[in-house]
Amino acid sequence: MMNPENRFDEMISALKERDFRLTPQRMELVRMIASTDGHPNASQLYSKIKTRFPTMSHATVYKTLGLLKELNQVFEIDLHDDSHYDGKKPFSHPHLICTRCEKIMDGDSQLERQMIKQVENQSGFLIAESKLVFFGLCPDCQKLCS
Amino acid sequence: MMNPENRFDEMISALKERDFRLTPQRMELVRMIASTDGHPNASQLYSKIKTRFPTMSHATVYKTLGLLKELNQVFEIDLHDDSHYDGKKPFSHPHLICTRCEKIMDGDSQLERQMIKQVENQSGFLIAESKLVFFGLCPDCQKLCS
DNA sequence: CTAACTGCAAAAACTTTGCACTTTT
DNA sequence: AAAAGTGCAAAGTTTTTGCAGTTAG
Repeated sequence: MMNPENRFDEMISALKERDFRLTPQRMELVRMIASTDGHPNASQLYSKIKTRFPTMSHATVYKTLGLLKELNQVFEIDLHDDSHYDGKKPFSHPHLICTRCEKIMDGDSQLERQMIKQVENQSGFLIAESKLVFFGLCPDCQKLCS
Repeated sequence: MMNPENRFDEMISALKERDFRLTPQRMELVRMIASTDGHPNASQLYSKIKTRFPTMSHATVYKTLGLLKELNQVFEIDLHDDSHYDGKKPFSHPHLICTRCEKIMDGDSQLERQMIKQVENQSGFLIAESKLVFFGLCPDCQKLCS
């Protein structure tokens, strides 16, 4: 796992490289998703940033997230009307969501690659993208429920 | 693969068994998803049924689909603001979506079971549900694009 | 200085809900 | 007859867009 500073620098570089401007709002959002261990959604990011930038708008959050996604610097976990974002591992990988404590965990991306290969072999499709989400009980919540 | 008549009967039985009423609207929707080979979404079902039942409403389509989902008679392919429904194989299985012709195909449910086992072993999660969607080019569209 | 960006408010798109009317059982 | 279901229209949610004002480079 890459540390927050490197991830931050990497994302900033990606923006610079394509001549996107480094506005304070963008940098703050980038800082946030580079340092958060969780998988925040747009409104969580909006609320957090708003304490420091009271004029921050939803529009800017969405536009910035869209931009970072296009630059492959963020991976979108597309949950029916509530997307969460992974800025630590900006490549496609499975996610596991605990239905009790709501925690979102990263799955193994190698497993995803294996699965894609098998799907391709079985179907003849040429897979370009995938969305793999598993719902269940995390180890902690299993103990509490047993 | 089960034939349409059996699937229809099965769904109707599931409704009867739980004392849900067999209204003409429900029966028509059930007939539709039992006989369609594709994976229609709510508005496609709505439009088709409306030709036969001019008063058919979105509300009834959504309520009926929700009901069938709860009875495990339909599997929802949850695509960001546009769910499609699989009434032929009402259990969890992967779906492959062609990004060129928009066709939705069924993946192998055994592969899904394998993947769930591996995810459980690696993570300690106890998986109850999963949503696996793959995007890419179907065999037909690959030929056209080569 | 100027092209790019922000942020407000309004629009969009899908889905849900309240409620009066209708229908199944 | 009573409980359940329908359907209209309004509301709800998340995300997008138009545009005037602002700012990074």
